[in-house]
Amino acid sequence: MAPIPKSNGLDPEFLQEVAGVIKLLGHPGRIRIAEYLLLGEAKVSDIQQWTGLSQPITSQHLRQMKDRNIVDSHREGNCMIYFIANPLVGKMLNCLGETQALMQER
Amino acid sequence: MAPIPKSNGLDPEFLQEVAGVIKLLGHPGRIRIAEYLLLGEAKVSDIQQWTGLSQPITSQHLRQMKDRNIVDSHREGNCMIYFIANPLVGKMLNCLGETQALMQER
DNA sequence: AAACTATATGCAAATATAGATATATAGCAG
DNA sequence: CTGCTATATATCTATATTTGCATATAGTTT
Repeated sequence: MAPIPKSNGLDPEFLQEVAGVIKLLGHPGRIRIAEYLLLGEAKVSDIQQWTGLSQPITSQHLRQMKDRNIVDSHREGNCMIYFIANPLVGKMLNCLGETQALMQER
Repeated sequence: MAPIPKSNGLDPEFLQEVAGVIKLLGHPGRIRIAEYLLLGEAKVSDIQQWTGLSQPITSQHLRQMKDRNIVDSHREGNCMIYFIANPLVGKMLNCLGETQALMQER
């Protein structure tokens, strides 16, 4: 194979940035959070309940995800509402769904 | 939002397994390796040359990716030939490509 | 302002990861 | 067998990440 193809090439900067997102997403707890939020925005306690994670850990994951612009949040009265803020996340999760279905076929 | 939707739910086992794959993929060097291998199988030295990584690091990444069944390899004379062994990888990279294009639009 | 609810933060311990360097192994050519 | 090329492994250091636990903060209700 030719040593230097460069087709379909991902831009190095983009690559670097996106690697961070993917890496963060590569965690069962955070995938579940993303999965849940893709159904619609939600407050922390609901996320926590659904994922089964402790409150501090849920909050920490959310913070990391917010730092990476994977999610964003706004306050609603007493509660913090989180929602998906990065289109890549939806695409990635779709891929997961497809792949899972594909593997269950056999 | 309802606390326990469970729709589109990823199976916990699958989730665990796939999280490992994604996490590994969340590294610029390894994304590049995957990107290259998706163009076709290649020997280590070509991968190394294309990614610009050192030989040992290339080899280490490949080993990790093989442990996760992301790639597989076979020997061809003196060389080890690596190739993508997990359909999820292609899907993921496609998502990346799409997302990149999407961001460049503006 | 006190009590309560929801969420965030700080810290410590255990574990994992990245990358560098040196060295080992496998197959091939002679 | 010897030397050569290609690849793999070992080891070490620095750094990151995960999680549990305790505690802090923001907003609400009384």
